[in-house]
Amino acid sequence: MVAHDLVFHHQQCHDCPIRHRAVCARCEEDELSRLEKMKYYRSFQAGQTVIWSGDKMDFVASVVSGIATLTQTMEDGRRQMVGMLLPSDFVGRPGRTHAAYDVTATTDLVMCCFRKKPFEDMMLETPHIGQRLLEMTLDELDAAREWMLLLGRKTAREKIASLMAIIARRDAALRATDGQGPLVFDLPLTREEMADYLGLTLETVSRQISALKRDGVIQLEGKRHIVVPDMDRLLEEAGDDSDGGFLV
Amino acid sequence: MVAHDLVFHHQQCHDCPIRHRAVCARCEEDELSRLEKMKYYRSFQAGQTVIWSGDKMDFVASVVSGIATLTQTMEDGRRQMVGMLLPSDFVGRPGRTHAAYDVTATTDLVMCCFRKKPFEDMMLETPHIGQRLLEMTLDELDAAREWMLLLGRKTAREKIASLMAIIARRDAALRATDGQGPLVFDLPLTREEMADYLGLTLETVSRQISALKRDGVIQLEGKRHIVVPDMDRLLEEAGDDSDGGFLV
DNA sequence: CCCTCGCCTTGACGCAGATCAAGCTGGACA
DNA sequence: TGTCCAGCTTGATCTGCGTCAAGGCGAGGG
Repeated sequence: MVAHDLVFHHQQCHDCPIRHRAVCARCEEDELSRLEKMKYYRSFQAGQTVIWSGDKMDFVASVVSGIATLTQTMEDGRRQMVGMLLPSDFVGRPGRTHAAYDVTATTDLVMCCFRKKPFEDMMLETPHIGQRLLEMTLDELDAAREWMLLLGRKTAREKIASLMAIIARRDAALRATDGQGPLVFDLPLTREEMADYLGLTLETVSRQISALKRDGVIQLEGKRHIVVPDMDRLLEEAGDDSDGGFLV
Repeated sequence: MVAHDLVFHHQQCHDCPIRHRAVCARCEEDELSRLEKMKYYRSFQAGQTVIWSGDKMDFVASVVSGIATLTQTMEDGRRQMVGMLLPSDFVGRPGRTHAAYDVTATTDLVMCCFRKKPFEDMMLETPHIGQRLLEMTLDELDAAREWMLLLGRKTAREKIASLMAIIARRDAALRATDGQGPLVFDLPLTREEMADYLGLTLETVSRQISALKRDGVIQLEGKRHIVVPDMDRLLEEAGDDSDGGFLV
């Protein structure tokens, strides 16, 4: 909690792993060097809190590696995860001074932070940064709306299958796995975090994972390693359109 | 369904009721006259469908008056409303050719439509349109995330109270009601539409409205007209932070 | 004036998922 | 090598909301 979470990487933007997908995707060399001047890296260990809802936030950031989550908490402690940020995703809102959500590192995490004021100034002068951020925000809005359908209308079993499908898809996208063959991935979330994401209790998550395993929809090695022998079967269990037609 | 829903208003942008809050809020006179050339109005009656998910969509639009909703439907008919659009809200996504959601008029509705291609071209040349759209999209994302907490974690009673609070707040904002005194408004949604928004059944919606009425949290005149004698009490029932601290 | 039809309310009952409780498992550390 | 503990599984029971069913109410039309 009070550890030294500030680490300096002397990384250049032009060989950054998220260079072509983050908010800076369309920047030219000169713009990158301007960004270099306002940026700094921060690292977090799995479980650490990046920022609490309501805290002053004088930066915006891109996730470089690892996974961060956004959660909201009610006064009595009920929690709902409202976002899961993967490498290249953006954290923070230009024009806002305080964090709206708790941001937590669920795996070891590296973020590329930009001091807010210089970044906002640059956004005004460099329209394509705002354009890229608009694209990314629209994608997040679509994802949030897909999640609303899940939270409002899907059964516990469908919720778990949907989560597996989404993680499998994202994992495949990050690793540019070409396609067929059984999908294999590790769950980046604990059962409790999955419950917070899906609007369930951790007991129900555990039971439904066991049920999907029993029915052969997934295979489980240890508690985190998942094998999906048949992606279509999983999508069917998720209640999604089986044609796999995906926006974004 | 096959009615003449195309109506021509010969309205000038500069005396448009949503002029200062819509996507065109920051446009100068010359920019407005460019927009005039690519715009046309469409009117819909309550209950009419504006566009079906998956349909080709060659326009984007602002809601001028009335209320539109966005809904997603699963193959077996389960429905979840994922957005409620009030005057000045934006419909459609630059860069996307097909509608992602069913868009429906829940009240009589007037939309100001822009032909997509000219609008996209203008966005590239006029950064502040994209900037305004980014602000609006970030607001919608916040609203969607607040809704995720509601759908995932709130009880039926809290959901109803939250919906009442949101409609009351929006209604007050639209009419620039200054503040204190009992809030009065009409529900713009049927019980079934509320159920689709809240992830409930219409029977549960009806029962919880009756319960809130019985307990004096709201008063009900007819089936749609609501009086809120004590907004703090309502917010308490909604499970929100009672300090009313609101972002956006 | 009555009939109809969409919208809404209320009751009885059942079940999916929450809650409460007990124990398992595997990695970290002494 | 034992023990500790976070994370997980599984069982028993409870309950909030869904489902099924039967009317009520009020606006519009004949």
